[in-house]
Amino acid sequence: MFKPVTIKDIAKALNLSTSTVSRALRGGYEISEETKKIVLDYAEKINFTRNPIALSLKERRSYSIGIIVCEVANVFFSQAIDGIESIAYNKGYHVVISQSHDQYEREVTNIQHLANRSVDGIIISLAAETKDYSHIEKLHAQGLPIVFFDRILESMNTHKVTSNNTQGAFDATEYLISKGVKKIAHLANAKQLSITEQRKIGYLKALEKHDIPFDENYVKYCEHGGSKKGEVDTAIKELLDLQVKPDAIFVASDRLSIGCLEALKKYNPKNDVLIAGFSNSDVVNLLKPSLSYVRQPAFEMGRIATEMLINLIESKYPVEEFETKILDTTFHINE
Amino acid sequence: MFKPVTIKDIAKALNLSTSTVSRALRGGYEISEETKKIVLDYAEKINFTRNPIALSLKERRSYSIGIIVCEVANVFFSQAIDGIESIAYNKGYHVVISQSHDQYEREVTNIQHLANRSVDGIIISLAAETKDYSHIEKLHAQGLPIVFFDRILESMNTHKVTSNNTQGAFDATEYLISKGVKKIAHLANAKQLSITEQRKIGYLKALEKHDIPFDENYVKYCEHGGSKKGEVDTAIKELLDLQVKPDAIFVASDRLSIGCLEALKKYNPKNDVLIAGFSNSDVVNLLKPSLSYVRQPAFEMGRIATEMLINLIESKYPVEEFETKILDTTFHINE
DNA sequence: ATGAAAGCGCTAACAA
DNA sequence: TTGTTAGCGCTTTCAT
Repeated sequence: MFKPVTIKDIAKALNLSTSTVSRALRGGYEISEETKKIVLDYAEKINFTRNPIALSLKERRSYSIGIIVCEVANVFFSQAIDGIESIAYNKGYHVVISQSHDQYEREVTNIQHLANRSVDGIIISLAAETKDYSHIEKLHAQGLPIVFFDRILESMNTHKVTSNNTQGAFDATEYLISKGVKKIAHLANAKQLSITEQRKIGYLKALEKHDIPFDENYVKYCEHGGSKKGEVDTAIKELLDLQVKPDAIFVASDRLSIGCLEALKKYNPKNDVLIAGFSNSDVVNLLKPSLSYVRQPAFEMGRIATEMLINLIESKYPVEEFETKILDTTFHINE
Repeated sequence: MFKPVTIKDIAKALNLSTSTVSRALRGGYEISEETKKIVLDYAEKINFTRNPIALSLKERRSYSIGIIVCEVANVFFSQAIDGIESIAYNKGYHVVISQSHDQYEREVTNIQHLANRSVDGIIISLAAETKDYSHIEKLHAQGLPIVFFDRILESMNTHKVTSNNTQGAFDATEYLISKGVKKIAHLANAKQLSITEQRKIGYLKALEKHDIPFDENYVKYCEHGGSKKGEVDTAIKELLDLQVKPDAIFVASDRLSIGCLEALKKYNPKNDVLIAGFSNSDVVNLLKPSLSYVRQPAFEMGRIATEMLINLIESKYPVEEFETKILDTTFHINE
């Protein structure tokens, strides 16, 4: 079986005590340069690495961070994960990814799983279904460092990273207006998500600025973030069946965009509905009903969230001051 | 700080020894139902969970498995990861994901990182750049369970999971032929990858079957799997600049497909080149230069690889018999 | 500068 | 049935 070398082996081979070996391997104080070199050379030679599990037990931390997103098969999140990894690995942390699939139950299970002393902190973007936050609040109260990104929990006092959802939504909606449409629907995510509210505000602001009356019937929420079969399909169908059919749709997320385009292809072959929405997809320029889009700096959001988290983890003193970083989105036109 | 309860705390509170508590918590033998109930109830009440790190140290395993893919921002891999997770979590394993970004260096670093006693086994799909396999062979020789999927290492004696790449490539190429084209180029992945060879065989078989002569100039390899800026772009440009321009392209991967379509949009506005290729994208039906595609059962591949790995990990005896599972692909037409 | 020994949380002989 | 103890690999006082 897989039986790695331990410092004990090194100690024996070199006729030293384990503590000497340990000291040589880590710090540098209280040890002669000479012995240190001998140990390091030998360790190098036999390709020794300290057992991180023993280290974790000793230091009471695992040098790993947990991340919870709805799914990795979503470009926004996989880009964010890239950003998270880029920092984490450099600072010696493992990244444990888990997916809520936008389900409350799985979010609870996963966060519990991660928290049981096996991660030093958590970066989370809430599941669409989550309405009760006690599972997170409890862990936070116990001192587990938590950073929110994207879908944040406003009420919790910790670091947060989002993009400027309101501005992004405003840009997209105003772009649609600039194309001459007036009946602009909004395909939104689950109602209770922070991003849903923020994006709706941007949408409303743009309507207001251009004196377009708001019609509540034009807003469709997807309580499962579009992850439930037929959810988006139904929403789009309902929009198209309205007495006064919308001539444009502002879509709140990547996932919803895909469902939206598919549904439109099916139910609106005339292709006379303009679309703009949030998307980080790399194929967005190749899509057929073309889609102008708001892009979030996902990689950067991941980076920042991770820096914040590692700061929390490594802070000697309890952190009292928290910040919320809001990064700019960019808008891209596809005619 | 985050200070969880230990069995010692429970023992003290209940006036028992730690071993009794331990026994109550885990198995069931050698302990009276009565005491057991007391302990379990109390543990339940204070929401106790065993420290997995201490457990790992003791049992010399971490109940986590490492997975190495080129990138998670790739639908094939994120679907495979979903499959991996679905099994792993059910069996009580954590999943640690790391990305090689198709770079040899990163593959070596990551696998080393994972192997240092912090994962019990590894599921890997090789990086496009990897030509030397000693980093993997060494760990395997030391007894670390390894399962390959997708981009496998033929020469290593262990479990492997792939899709039927040859058949998939054959289907795609034959489809193109059925559309009346004869000058079919092939945009391929890095030359040394198993999938590259297998897919090329399928491509050649289809050509042969229909008496179409093979022209080596029609095959372009992307040594970095398309992850290097401009790699695909250049390849497509070269194909289009050939004296006898191809009238169709069989593309070997999702990543390459995207680059291919983008390049074609740029260099071939006439849009007179037919495309078919491997893709697991969920938006493939919405792409503009339309793309008929071979789909791999990514989720299933992930599931199977994980089952194989966990079997290896949990096997009481050294496993000598290994199997290679080849799953069927499906072909989908987009006119 | 080095070694001996205790301890991180848990399990498993071995004793009682 | 329960308790005592040693030990997983490592770090860290405290002696020497």
